[in-house]
Amino acid sequence: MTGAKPVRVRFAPAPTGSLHVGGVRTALYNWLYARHHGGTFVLRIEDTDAARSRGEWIVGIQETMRWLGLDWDEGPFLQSDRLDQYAAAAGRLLIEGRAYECYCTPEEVKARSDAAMKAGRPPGYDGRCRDLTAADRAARAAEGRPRSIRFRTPDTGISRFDDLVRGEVSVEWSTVSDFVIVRSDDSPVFFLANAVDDAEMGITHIIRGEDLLDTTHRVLALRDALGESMDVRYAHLPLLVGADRGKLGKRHGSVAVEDFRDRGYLPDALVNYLALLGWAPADGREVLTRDEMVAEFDLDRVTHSAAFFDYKKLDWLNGEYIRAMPLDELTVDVLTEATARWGDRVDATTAHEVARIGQERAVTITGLVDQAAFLFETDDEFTMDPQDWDNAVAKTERAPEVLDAVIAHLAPSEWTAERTDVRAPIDALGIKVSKAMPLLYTAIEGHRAGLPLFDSIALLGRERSLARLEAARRRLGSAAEPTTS
RNA sequence: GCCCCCAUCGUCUAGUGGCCCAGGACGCCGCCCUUUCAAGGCGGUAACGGGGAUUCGAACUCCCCUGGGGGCACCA
Repeated sequence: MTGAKPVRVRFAPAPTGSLHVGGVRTALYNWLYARHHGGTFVLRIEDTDAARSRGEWIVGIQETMRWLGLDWDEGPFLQSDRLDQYAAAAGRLLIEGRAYECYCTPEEVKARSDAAMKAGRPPGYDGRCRDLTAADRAARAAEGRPRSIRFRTPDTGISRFDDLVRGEVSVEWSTVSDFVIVRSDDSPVFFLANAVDDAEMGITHIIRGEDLLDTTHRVLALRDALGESMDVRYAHLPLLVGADRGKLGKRHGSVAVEDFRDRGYLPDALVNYLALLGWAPADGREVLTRDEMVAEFDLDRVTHSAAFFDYKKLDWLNGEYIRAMPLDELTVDVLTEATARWGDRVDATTAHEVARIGQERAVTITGLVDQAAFLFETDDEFTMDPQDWDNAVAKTERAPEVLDAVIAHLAPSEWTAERTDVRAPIDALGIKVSKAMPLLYTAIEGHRAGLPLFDSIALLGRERSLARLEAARRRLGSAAEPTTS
């Protein structure tokens, strides 16, 4: 253990795309660890790959983290602002012989590596430029060959480190080939920048995905060669996997965090769910506030095996959070989402009513607003789900009579809240109310499952409700004609 | 192919030698409630990958196998 030394952790994403759930989970665990131990959470942007890094992503990553409430204490530090440091480090390694200039092109390296793999030998760089003389180097440079810098890994021995979640991890150096630390355009590679920054920024605990486990030996060796402090602990988190059990990433569908926001998930619910993917509090609770998570979180309870991202459970949790929301807060979310879709047709009073009657069974904000679409759509836009309608018609006995009775019930111009309760006229026909409901839900709201009917009729108003019921009645009239097939 | 990591219900997990013929949650199934239903209540289904070893005793320790995943870039 590192004793009483204050905890300093960092989240260090590459700005090559929007943050996806795996990255957020890593950020979250760092944040939880920092907050639990009263430490410092640093945000560092690893943008040394100029070709793939984009300024807009640097902004986007921060927006996403703010949306999730993952506040950082220092940064964002950009590695592109610190290039001279990496160059100086590489220079030192070169002078001390810990690194060397390599004149092989990436294509050549790959070809030889592939050949080695085919021949059953370990892949990787074959060390061709390891022992070039000054004359050799000058000759290659004169040929106009690109020059990169490679770190010379040990030929023998074993690299070990004690991972906070996995325990001792080791590898034989003979299986690790020399790797590039400076590209031929003089830009630093991940290993170098990472080693330099973690040491210089005084990071005490490096919490990241297991996909980086193998790189740890190289970064640590670099750090050691640089003469930096080796007082740092690593913790490798189990990966998040998609439906095919593969690492969650760009190829596994929509896992960008903005998509969750757009689909109506609450940041607190997403954070809560992500916290549970690879960790569980000792008492087994699953719905936890941030304070509770911070109080309970620690690395010794992080699990070891990859976790499958289960939308069903996220849905359940999101529903729990929606139900726990103050009505006014939910109203704001509904108003915002509905306004984005229907503009000024949406008023605060209606939004409030939608929130009130829909809160109990909502799964997502977007889903709730979807249910309220029938209120904001014009008569032209409104459509009934064809399948729901067909099913409802098929399952409702004497459907035309039911509609006629309900229409007659709602027809009187004196319009009270009680009148929207349409059970009496159906009951008067001797038909089971619950059996007739799907038909009415579909006629009024467009689909079978929706907001409570009576409140919906009241919100829609007498004229529009009657118009929809009459439209349904007309449709029934033609649908009732004998079919030829 | 080589290296590394992992292995409890469909899924997320609890479990650190006896309290486990394995507990919780989501899902699923059934019942109840009920103005449809995606809510709520009650109940149910369902797992320690296989084989050795250690031990009085193994889900928990060790070994082998099998399976899964990750890495093997002038990406991070």
